[in-house]
Amino acid sequence: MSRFGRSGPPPIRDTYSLLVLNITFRTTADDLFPLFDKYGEVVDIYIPRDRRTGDSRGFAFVRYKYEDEAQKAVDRLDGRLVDGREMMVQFAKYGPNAERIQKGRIMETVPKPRGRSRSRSPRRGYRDDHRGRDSRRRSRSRSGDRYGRDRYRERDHHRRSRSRSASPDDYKRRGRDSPSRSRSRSYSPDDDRKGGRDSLSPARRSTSRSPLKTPPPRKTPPPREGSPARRNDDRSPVGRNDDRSPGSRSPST
DNA sequence: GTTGAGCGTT
Repeated sequence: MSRFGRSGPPPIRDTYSLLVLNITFRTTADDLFPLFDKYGEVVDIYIPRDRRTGDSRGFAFVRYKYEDEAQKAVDRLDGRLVDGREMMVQFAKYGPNAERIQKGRIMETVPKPRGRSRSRSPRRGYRDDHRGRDSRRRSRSRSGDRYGRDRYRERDHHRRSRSRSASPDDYKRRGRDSPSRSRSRSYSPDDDRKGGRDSLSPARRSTSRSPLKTPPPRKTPPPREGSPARRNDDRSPVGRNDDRSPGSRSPST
């Protein structure tokens, strides 16, 4: 998908994955390809995207054919201004070449770029020194993202629950997720809703929930009905007029 | 229309 004309990385024998960070959310593989291709042979470029929105996540993976080229690109493109933003280039942690990195072969080149790439922001170093890399998480700082993911899970959960009343698979899954939640919270609205509904009398809960769940969502009558009504109203005067018309009364009188 | 410090396949 993010490749530039190819489908899948099957032809890749041993490539070095570079992680490009700090790139704009609008940067595409095509934009990075010429930049990286200039310093070495780029085998493939992949930009993870959000599955919900489909937008770029702000980083990309560039696969080089040779390590020296990759290192050169890291040294050259790291801190390069792209689309008005400095992108950071570093070796990816995971990938087909991850094993080599663990061997310590590339290790010599890993810590190097870090020292010179501090030009972006001193806070990073401070934070990095304080918390370390363990603190980093996959979740983006994007506000609402966490909610979105949580909501997504809830949706899935509900979908399953609704789809199947009770399934061993569900129970198993729930049990696995349960510890995570139970530790965080003794009770969960989801469970309460599902369990409480069948267990305790719904009337009581319904009453307490009524005020909250009974907002005046009812809006004014639909315009469709208004249309005929208006016509009726319009016709009304005619009828009245007709009814009132002297001709009607005339015969009577 | 936004954000941010982040490691991956549609």
